[in-house]
Order: sequence, then structure tokens, then C-alpha cells
Amino acid sequence: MEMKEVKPQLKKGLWKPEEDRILKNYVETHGEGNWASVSQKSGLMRGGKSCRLRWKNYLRPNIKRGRMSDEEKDLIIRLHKLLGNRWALIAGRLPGRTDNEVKNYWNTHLKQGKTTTIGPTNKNELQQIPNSQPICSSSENNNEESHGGKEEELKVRSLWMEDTKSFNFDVEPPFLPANNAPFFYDDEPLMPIFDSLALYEALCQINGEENYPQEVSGHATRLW
DNA sequence: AACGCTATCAACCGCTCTCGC
DNA sequence: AGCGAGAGCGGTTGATAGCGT
Repeated sequence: MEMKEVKPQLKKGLWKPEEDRILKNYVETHGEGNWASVSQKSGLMRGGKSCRLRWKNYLRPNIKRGRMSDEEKDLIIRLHKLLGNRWALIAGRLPGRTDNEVKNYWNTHLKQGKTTTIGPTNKNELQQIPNSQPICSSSENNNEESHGGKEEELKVRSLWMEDTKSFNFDVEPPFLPANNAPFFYDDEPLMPIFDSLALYEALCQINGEENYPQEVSGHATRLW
């Protein structure tokens, strides 16, 4: 006789406020990670993935809710042009926004043919986007990533970090990190995969020659 | 008021990646 | 080197709110 392991029925669907409270308390007490055991230890009958998603997208601190600002829209458009559907990376550039939110926003507001909430300036921009292929495609990037040496990677990263400090991105105070570097958020470890030079050049292409930053040899001025 | 259509967004699913053994 | 578990990502689905007729 084969003994089948009986898995507890996991709950699905929308989260109730009570469940949110339990998960929030649990994570604040025990920290993030080990999501598989969260459902057992917290008493939530939810899968680890579900708990992780709920925490990441709705419960963790500094989540920014509400409408996207014009600058955020603009940034999403530019980054999508550059990176394609790499929502986590794009969200990493938008303080307080999650990959899911960015993805949803793109699919409902910005995707080709959807122009409902695009303002006049963005409409022009959107016309350049249809059928957009990322300048650095996902697969290409993956290949690139696996090649460059660690030293080179650190070099590129530090260059990028240095550049981002000069960005002047309008973010409400609660969402600004203490060091005043607007983009230093918890997704920051992802940043090594940005080749700063490629990014820089790509943005210049998007903006057109006339917008080529003046301080080419020094720190980049605001690129978007 | 009732119905149908559309837009929005929360959540799930399947896959890949990473890390420890 | 190979394997398994956990984590993360992007695509997709389903519920529902909002709007027009």
C-alpha cells in the first residue's frame, strides 16, 4: 500500500483584512523569506507564493498606491522601450511601485492601441512605441549577463550608481530613502544587469540627438 | 432599474533561476 | 556535477466596479 501524503487544502482568492493582518504581523516579527513555512507557522492556509506575493505587492512598507504620476508614466514608457517586458526591473526604477502594478498599468493604459489616459505629450511619445522592441532584449541581456566578469560588473554598477545620484526624480518624502538617492530601493541588487553605457546611449536614441545630455564626459544630467 | 460591455487590478500558474547539499 | 527546494518573474485569468444604453 502506498501512503499518499495528504496536503492541506490551500486557500485561494482575495485576501481578507484579517489574513493581511496575520501575514503582516508574522513578517514583521519573523522577517521576510521562507515563505513556504509561513502558511503553517502563521496559521494562514495560503501557499508560500501567495503569501510572498501579497506581502510584496500590498503589505510591505513604502508601497505607493494610487494613480501613476505623469513622470511615472513617462518613465515606464521609456524603460519599457529600453528593457521590454522586464517588469521587475522597471518597477525597481519606480519607488514604491511593484512589478505587478507596472505590468497591469502597461497592459491597461500604455499597451499599443490603448491611449485612454495618456496626456498630449505622452501621446506623441506613444506613437513612437508601437511594435517596440527593447533596445536590450531580454534574451540578449541574459547572455550578456553571463559573460562579463565580476570586476567589470562592479565597475559598471558603480558607474550607474554614481549617475543615478544626479537624477532629480520627484518622489513624495515618505518614499524617498534616507540617503536621498531616489532609486536605491530593495530591488537595487538587480541593477548590475544594467549596462550603464548601453542605457545611456539608448535613452539618448529615444530622446533624439537634440536631447543629448550636455555633460557627456561627466555625470549624466537628468535623462528622463 | 436592469442589463451588457469594458476597464481595471488582484491573484494564480507555470516556468526559470539560484543556492545549498 | 547533479539534484531538490525555495524564490522570483512574466503571462494570464477571473472578479468586480464603472459606465452606457
